[in-house]
Amino acid sequence: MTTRGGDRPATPAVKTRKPRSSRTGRATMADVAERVGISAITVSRAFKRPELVAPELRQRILDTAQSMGYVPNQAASALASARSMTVAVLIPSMTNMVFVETLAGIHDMLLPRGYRALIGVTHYSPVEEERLIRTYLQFQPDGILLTGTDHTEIARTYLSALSSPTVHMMELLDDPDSLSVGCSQEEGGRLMTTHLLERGYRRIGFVAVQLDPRTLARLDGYRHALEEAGLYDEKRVWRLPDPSSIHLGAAMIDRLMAENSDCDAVFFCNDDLAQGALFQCQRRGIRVPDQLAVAGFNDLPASAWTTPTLTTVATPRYAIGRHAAAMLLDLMDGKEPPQRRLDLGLTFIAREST
Amino acid sequence: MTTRGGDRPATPAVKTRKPRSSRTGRATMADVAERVGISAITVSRAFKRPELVAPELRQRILDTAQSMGYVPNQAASALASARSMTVAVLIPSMTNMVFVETLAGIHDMLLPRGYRALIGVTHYSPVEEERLIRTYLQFQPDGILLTGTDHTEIARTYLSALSSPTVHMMELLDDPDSLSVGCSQEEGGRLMTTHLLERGYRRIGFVAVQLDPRTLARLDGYRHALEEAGLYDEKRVWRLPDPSSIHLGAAMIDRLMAENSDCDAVFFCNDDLAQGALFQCQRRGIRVPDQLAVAGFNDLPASAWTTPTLTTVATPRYAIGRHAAAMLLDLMDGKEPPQRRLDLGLTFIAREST
DNA sequence: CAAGGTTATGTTAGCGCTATCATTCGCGGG
DNA sequence: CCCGCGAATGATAGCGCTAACATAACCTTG
Repeated sequence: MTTRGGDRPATPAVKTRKPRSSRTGRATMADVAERVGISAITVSRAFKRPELVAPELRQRILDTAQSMGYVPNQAASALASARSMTVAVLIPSMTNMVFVETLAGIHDMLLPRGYRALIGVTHYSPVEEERLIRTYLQFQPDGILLTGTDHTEIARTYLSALSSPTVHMMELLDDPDSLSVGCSQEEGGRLMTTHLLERGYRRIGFVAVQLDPRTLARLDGYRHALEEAGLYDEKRVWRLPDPSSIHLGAAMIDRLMAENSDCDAVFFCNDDLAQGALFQCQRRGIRVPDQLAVAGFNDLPASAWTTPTLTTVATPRYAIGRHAAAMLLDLMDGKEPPQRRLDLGLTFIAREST
Repeated sequence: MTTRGGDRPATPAVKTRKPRSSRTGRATMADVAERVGISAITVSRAFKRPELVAPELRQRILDTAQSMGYVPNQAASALASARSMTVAVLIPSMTNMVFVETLAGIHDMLLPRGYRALIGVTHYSPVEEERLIRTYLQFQPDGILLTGTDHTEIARTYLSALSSPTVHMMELLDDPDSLSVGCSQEEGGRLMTTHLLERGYRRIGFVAVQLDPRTLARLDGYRHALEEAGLYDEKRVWRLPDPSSIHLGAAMIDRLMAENSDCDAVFFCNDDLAQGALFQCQRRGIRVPDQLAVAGFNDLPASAWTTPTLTTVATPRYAIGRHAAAMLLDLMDGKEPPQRRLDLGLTFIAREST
C-alpha cells in the first residue's frame, strides 16, 4: 500500500479540537483528512492536483469525501489561491436573443475549463454597467467579458486598474491595447443597403431603435451607402429610444402610412421590428416586397418563416461568445491570444421580403 | 469632531509590516484602515453596517476607499461571515424565453437586497442539474431556486443535506415540506382543451415536444378534458423529444397532412410550435381556424401578431420569478413565508386561430 | 457624582483553504 | 554503501475579512 500513515490507529485520539464540521454544518477538508488519516493538504491535492497524489490514496480520499458529503468551499479556495475561477460577463439585455446566444457560446467554452460566468445585465446603460462592474469586482473575477465599447470613464478606470484581462464582444476595437471579438455592424448596414439599391429601391428608409452603439453603426453603414448613391435623405430615418419589439415594428408601419412616407423599402435595425412590420403589412394588405420592401438584421429564428420570409443579415452571435471566451482563457493562462481583434464577419441572407 | 483618533500623527510609522496591498495588487481593508488611521473592523462596518459608524468618519472611510480603488473581497467576506450573498438558480433553457423572463423576475427581486444569482442551465436534464447543483454548492449559496420538481435521487440528497432553503419554480408541489411557486400546467392544458370543445372542435390533436414534466402535465390536462368528453384518441397525440421551435411546428403541419390526420384542431404544447404551424398553414393555404384550429401555450410576444393571431394560455413567468425570489428572501431571513405553495394562476387568451 | 446605559471603536481569533517550504522514503549510480 | 534525486506527503503560515467580545468615551438619572 502506498499510504504511509495508513497503519496508524484509525483515530489519533489526542487532538485538542475536533469540530467535526464547520460552522455551517458542512464537512471541511480537515474533516475528510482526519477520517482518511492524512493531512488536509493532501485532500486539497486530491481535488486540485490529482497527479500529485498516489492513485490509491486519491481514490480513498474521493470516496471518503463523497460519503461525507464534502463539497469544497469555493470562497476559501478563492481566498487562499487568489483565483476565483469566475468570469464576469456583462450583456445589455436578456430578452434580446442575440445576447442569450452569445452567453451560450461563452458557457460552452468556459465550463469545461472550470470557469463560471457571473452574468450581469446592463439594460443598455453604461451607468448600470459601471455599477455592475463595481459589484462584480468584489468577486475578484479572473477575467471580464463586456459587450460593446461604450463604457463610462469610471468604468474604464476600474478596468484599467485591474489586472484581470478584459475582452470586448460584438463591436471591434481599433485600439491595439484592447481585445475584441465581433463583427462590423457598419458593414452590416452597408451590405443590406447596397442589396436594396441593387434591387432597384431608391427611397430606402431606416428605423433605428434602442439607439445603442451597434444600432447607430448600422445606421452609419446605411447612410454611407446611400450617400455614395446620392440617395440619402434624413426624412427617411426614424430614431426611437424604445427597445426593439414586434409591437414597435408593427406600429412603425402604421406611422409610415400615417405620415404618408414615400419609402419603397424600409431597413429595420433589428429582426423583431421587421417581423412586426411584416405582420402589420399583411394585416393592412400592404404587399411586400412590391409595395414596400422590408429588411431586418440579426436573422432571428422566425425570420425564415414569416410571410414573406425576411431578408436579413446573420450575425455570428454564438461564435462571438465562444471566441471571446477562448481569448479570455488564453489571457488568463498568461498566453497572448493569436489575435487581439477578431472579426467573425457577417452573412447576408436574401429572402422574399426584398 | 467625532473622530477620536483623528489627531494622531497621520502615519503611525512604527507598524511592523505594511504590505500596502494584497498579493493581487489590490488594496485591502487593512490598507484603507491604515490610511484613515483606524482599525480594519471599522472599515468593514462602514461598508456593511454603516449605522454603526459616525457619519463623518464613515464618509472619510468611503472617500479614502474610493480614492485607493478599494473593492471588498467577496471571497474573504463569505468565508468569514458564512454568508455568500449568492443564490443558485437552475433553469432548463436559456433559449426558451419563458425562463429568461423568470430570471428577470428573480434578478429584480434579489439585486436590491444585495443577493447575486448564479445561473445554471440544465438543458432539461436532471443529470445535468445534479452536476450543476454539485458545482454550485461549492459557492455555499444562501438559497437555491430550481425549476420543476424532477430531480435525481442524488440531487435530492444534496439538497436535503443542505441547510440552505430551496424553492421550486413553475410547477406546484403537494409535499408540505417543499416550497413552490408556479401554476398548474395541467389546468392550462385542460382550459385550452375545454375552450376548443366549446368552440365545437371534436377531433383535437396535441403536439408534445421536449417531454419535460410541464409539457406532460399539459398533455394530462388535455387528455382528462377529452376523456371526460369521451373524445380522447391516442392517435391524435404526437410526442417528440426534440426541443420546441418554429421549425418543428411547421414540420408538424406537413406531417399531419402527410399522415392524413383527421384533426380539426391542434393544441401545441408551446407557442413557438404553434407559430410555426400558423406560418406553414399560411404557406400551404390551410385556412385557420376554419380548416384547422391552432392553439399554443405561454403567450410569447409574436403570438399576438401572427395571421391569424394565436389563441394561447399566458403563464405568469415574470411573477413566478419574483415571488419565488421573495419566498427565498423570507427563508434566508429566517422567516416563514406566507405560503409554502403559491399558485399564481393562468390567463386564457382567446384569439383568432380557434 | 456613582451606577448603569449607550455609542463608537478596537482586539482577538478564526473562517476553510492553498502556497511554500520542509520532510520522508525509495532508488540508482558511482 | 553513501549521495543525490524525484515522488509522495506534511507543517506552517497566511489569504482578507468578520463574529464576538472588549474597551473607551460620553450620557443619563436619581
